[in-house]
Amino acid sequence: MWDLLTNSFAQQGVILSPGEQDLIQTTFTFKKFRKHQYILQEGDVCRYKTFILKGLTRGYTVDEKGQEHILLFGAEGSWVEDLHSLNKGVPTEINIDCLEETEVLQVSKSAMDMLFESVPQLNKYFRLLLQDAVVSLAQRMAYNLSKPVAERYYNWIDRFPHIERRISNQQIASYLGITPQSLSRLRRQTREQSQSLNK
Amino acid sequence: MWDLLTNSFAQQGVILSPGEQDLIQTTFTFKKFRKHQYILQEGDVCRYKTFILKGLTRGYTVDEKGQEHILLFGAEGSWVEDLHSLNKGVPTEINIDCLEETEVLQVSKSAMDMLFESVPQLNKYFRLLLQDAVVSLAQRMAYNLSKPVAERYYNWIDRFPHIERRISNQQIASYLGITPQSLSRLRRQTREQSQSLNK
DNA sequence: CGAAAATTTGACATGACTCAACTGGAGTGG
DNA sequence: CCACTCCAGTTGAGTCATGTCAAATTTTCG
Repeated sequence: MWDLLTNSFAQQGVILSPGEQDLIQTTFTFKKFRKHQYILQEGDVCRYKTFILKGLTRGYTVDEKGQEHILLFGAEGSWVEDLHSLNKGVPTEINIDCLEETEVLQVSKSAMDMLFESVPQLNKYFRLLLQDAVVSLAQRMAYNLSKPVAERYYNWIDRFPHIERRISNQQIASYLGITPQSLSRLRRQTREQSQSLNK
Repeated sequence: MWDLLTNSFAQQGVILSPGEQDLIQTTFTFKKFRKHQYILQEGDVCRYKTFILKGLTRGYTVDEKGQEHILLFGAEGSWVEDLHSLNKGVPTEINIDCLEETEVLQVSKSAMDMLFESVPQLNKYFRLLLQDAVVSLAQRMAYNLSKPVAERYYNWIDRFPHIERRISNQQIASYLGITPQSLSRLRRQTREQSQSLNK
């Protein structure tokens, strides 16, 4: 149960002593969420950092027309939360819910702050994780600004082949910022092109 | 000259000892860039973290049609670099240049790594800074996905009124992901609306 | 099996882009 | 001091990609 978290630390070059690991394991709490269950709902204050052990989540906003816009997916080994709401204690504007049955570990902000005091190495761990997050977000932003939709789609598939099959096309369309209809047409076009090549 | 940096540390709750401050001040190097001068150019490897003391920079990509797409502006008190290129040592795909005469402090990656060892508090400082960066990027992403262009524009002006006047409209258009023509028409519409209200 | 959801397809509307021309101000040099 | 150039900004006309609305089809799952 703790392997995934320990691995995540190790991947960032952070190795903790048995005592530190114990402390962390007594601080985090395990929780299960059902498919479609909210982990965080618009209007609530985000209280926990959440580490995903198993399952799949999506973070999204809903615009005034009722359209959903997916900000990110979270699979095994990801942290999900609304940092702004968590840090400032203000109501969140996003929703996070589960696309699959999902198992997580959670820590409250105050418990996390204490952990940062007792296990200073965690600062390095999250600094490096956040660097990765910034790199991903910047890359996605660059793509959204400069690349045609088709390229964004196929690039995304290339980068996340393991979760592509677990996510419906309308979810992917929402992530890309287009309608499901447009995505469908886009896929048909590439289908037709590859067929004409095979003739 | 060091006040701005010291303040930035303090804003994140990081207070350094005189010895640590000395170490930092001997590690960073001061540099001036002219207007239009590159700080980082596509194809080069990003070697430095750069802290802006004075001036204004833009980070952008150029697509295959030669169009520029601005990823972020950097004003006084900002850090600019391509984290991906810096960390992995790979050639960057972005350009960073100066919209004004700009003065900066720079540290190489290796020097920075040593600083992280000697001044562990810097982990906390950059962790918190990166959190802010993630929050901003996520907010911008959410807006780009879900809000009409006009709202993105006026929201941006509200958030950065101090730098809006220093940036030409075509730069702003590039940041918003639209053409200068579209921005011009958008501005005219709101002008006309406010005029009809004043009648 | 049958209901609900997802995907696809078609017809049409529309917002943004492209290309081109025009305006007006800043800076330069005769 | 004026003519000239350069560049940002604006405006217009036509095009095109994507969205909207509606319906048909396929898939999923209780």
